[in-house]
Amino acid sequence: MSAEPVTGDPGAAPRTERQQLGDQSRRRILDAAGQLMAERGYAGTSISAVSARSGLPASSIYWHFRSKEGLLAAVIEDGALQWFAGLPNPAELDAPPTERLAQMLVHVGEALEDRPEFLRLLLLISLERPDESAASLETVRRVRGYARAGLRAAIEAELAARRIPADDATLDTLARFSLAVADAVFIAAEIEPGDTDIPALFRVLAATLPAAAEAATRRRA
Amino acid sequence: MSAEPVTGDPGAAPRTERQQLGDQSRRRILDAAGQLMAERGYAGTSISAVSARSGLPASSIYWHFRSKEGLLAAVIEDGALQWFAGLPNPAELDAPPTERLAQMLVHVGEALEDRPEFLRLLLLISLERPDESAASLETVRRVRGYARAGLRAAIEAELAARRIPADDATLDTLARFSLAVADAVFIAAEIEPGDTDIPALFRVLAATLPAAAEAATRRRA
DNA sequence: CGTCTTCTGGAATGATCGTTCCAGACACAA
DNA sequence: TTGTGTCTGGAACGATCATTCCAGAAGACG
Repeated sequence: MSAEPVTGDPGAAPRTERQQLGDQSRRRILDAAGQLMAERGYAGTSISAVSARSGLPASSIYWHFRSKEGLLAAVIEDGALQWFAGLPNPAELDAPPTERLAQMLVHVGEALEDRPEFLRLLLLISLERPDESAASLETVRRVRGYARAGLRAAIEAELAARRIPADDATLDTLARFSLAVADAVFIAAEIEPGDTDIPALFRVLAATLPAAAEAATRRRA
Repeated sequence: MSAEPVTGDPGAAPRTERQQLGDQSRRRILDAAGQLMAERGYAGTSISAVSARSGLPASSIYWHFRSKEGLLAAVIEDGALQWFAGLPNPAELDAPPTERLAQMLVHVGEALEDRPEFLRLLLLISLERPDESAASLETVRRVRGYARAGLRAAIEAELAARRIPADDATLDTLARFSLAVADAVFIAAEIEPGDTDIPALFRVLAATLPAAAEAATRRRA
């Protein structure tokens, strides 16, 4: 039986020289596909284009990934891993408590500027493939769930430091709002590059959240 | 010579019965193409799919529109026209000055819920087709320019009513921020429908802008 | 009536799509 | 050495792609 390398993770098995070469090919395919899909969407990216950019024949793509759909899932999974790995650990920030949120948002903004491909891919996939049964949408949701949880924790800490009370529902809404703003700022920058000041928009967000929390709490009372 | 109906506007010429039938076909094609492109993106929408949904043969599509690209441009143009026409005229709102902005945002939110197809198409096209020379991107920018101008006027009026000073640059940033939030809320609703409370997020935005304006002005001083 | 314009129907084009097949190249274990 | 699993190269498949062509239906106009 052949070795089904079509699975997502290479596992922890010892790798022969030949297999390591295959791993490199797999990576080149992932990178090429990630770039292309982020540029032109899923439907707009052909296997032959991935083949051309990666320098590997179509048969290699199909040996490493089950299908075009499987390739997409792997690209999303891999992209998320890399993107989050590039963010600094929020627990290690040495800023005073009332500035941690702002600092974290700055880091997110920088990541958006430095490595926009992944978020672009995520948004494109979310909008382009609303098939109920698409497994990739599930991956997208999971990735966004992580991001939302991180934002929520940062917001909670910030509000606590400022002695602003906030119940769970309010925190949830604020985290969703912040994630939405991150999407939005990114999109604005995509549509009108050079005309969009990403840090400025993130500063607006940071300046804004405490007041929003107070307003929400007041409304709830 | 044949009559080149491939142009966007039917003009003001008197229409014969045969021509009116053609106009109906044109509309059916535009509607079908708009739906499909909003669902699956430009690359994901085939002429044969448009033909199937509209009930007209491919040759009719090519008679009414120069090419697939031309069809896209017409769809965007037409969609923008319809979408803005569905919004109430801000000058006619009868709310007190300090609530006009909130009311306007509510209307925008409702429009997003009622007729999401157009914004979905706009975002999809913006992200999917980053070709420098794409004429459709120009249309997208123009449409967003209108929206931004409307938001800016509403924000300016709101701040004046609240006696919060704001210079041009601040107003511009706030308008961009608000437009971005509108995008974002829409996207969040697309990705996690039923899990996203659109009015709540728009209330956060409305509650947020005066504080943001004050913060921005303070920073600039 | 016949001619013109407008629009539709359907077949056809070559290109490209996703996917498969299979012969080999190459590193390992025996 | 002789397999055996791992991966690549390239040709090939039918399906579908955007687009074109042309015959003809049918109202308009004389």
